[in-house]
Amino acid sequence: MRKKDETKEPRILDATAEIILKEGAAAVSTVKVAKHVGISQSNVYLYFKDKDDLIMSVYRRELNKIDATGDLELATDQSIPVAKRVRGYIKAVYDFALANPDSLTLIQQVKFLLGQHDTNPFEDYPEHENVVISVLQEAIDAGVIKPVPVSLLMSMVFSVIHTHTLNLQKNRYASNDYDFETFYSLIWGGMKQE
Amino acid sequence: MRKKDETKEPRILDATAEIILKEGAAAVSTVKVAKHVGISQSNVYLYFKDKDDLIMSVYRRELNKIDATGDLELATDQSIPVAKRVRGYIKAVYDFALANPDSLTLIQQVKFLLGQHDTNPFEDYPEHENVVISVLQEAIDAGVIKPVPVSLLMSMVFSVIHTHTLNLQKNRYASNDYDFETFYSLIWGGMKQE
DNA sequence: GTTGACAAAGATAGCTCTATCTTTTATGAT
DNA sequence: ATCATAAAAGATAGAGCTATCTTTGTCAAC
Repeated sequence: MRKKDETKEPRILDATAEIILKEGAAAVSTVKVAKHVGISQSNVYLYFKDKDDLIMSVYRRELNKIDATGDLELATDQSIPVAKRVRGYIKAVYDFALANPDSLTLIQQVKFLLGQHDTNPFEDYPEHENVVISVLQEAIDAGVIKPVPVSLLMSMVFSVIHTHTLNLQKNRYASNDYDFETFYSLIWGGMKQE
Repeated sequence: MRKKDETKEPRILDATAEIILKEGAAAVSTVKVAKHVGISQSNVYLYFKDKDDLIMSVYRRELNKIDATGDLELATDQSIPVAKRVRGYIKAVYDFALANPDSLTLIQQVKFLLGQHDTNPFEDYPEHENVVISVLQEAIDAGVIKPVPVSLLMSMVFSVIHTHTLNLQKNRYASNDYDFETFYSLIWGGMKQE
């Protein structure tokens, strides 16, 4: 009984992620991925059911990275004032984005490609999003932040921080030109209830 | 000498836009577009040089719609205080987005698809963006808004308003549940210098 | 070593697509 | 009515891709 190469699956995912970042999610093909890894094209199908599975696996891996950081945990601690927990959430996204500069881009790319499908495959992975949604909703109910749709708040956080990491990658400015407080005040200043 | 059908080019663009909205920009093909319009596939090439030209034309048409609204003009009026001009810019984006619910999605989709190309084709169409950038930069210089990268401010405006229009399309809430002041205070509260 | 089982490569059917070249059709001008 | 011209359709070459089926290779157990 022959064993599977344990390093191969992550290498396939790495190659796929690289193609997504360089050429966009639509440009992914099993041919390119295999060539990139140095294996046969059909070999990919031994590790992933089909192309969608491959791309969704890249997506899930990035989501798991977010969960694994665990910085979100203090956002759930009910003994902390809700405003501080919102700050904890924003800080967690910020830290994660800086530590994993490509993650948000990958997530966005895959969502963009597959989010148009008839059956949205993302409804199934809202675990950590639930935490975020409930904290923000709680803050709204407590009158701490403005009563606006939570989806709006989340996309604001996401876009500000993601744009910042993209700017860093493009060397539009140095990483120490702006710190967390800059972005936090930009986001919090908007959402906080006066 | 036979004349070209004047309605055909816009109909081709309409079909392309529809496909982008329904299936994503990556799903556009001349075959699908032609079938959608009810013409032969090769006929598309009489109106557009190649597929990229077709997709970029959809993009340019949406940009032109923005320019055509002209609401941005009051943002350039130097006699108005800069804070009011920033508000004018945000209002212009808001009004435009509500009047053209698909425009921002189309622009985003095309940017996402072609923005990964080696040669970025978007550098050539920054006309109205220049206006926006200079107003925001002016506001920063005047100490009216926080000294953060202008790209960050723009993506914040874009994402908040775009998310709102998407929420409306998905019927997540009614259009009169929130008004412009809601979103303006969300954005302005963040960027304004205390 | 032989063998069984499975990994990996190879090969291929069948599809979609782009862009061009060729043929047909429609229309404005004479 | 004829003709020139360009629009439109038709046909096709050539490429890339997916997913499956077949063959080969490799390793572990005995």
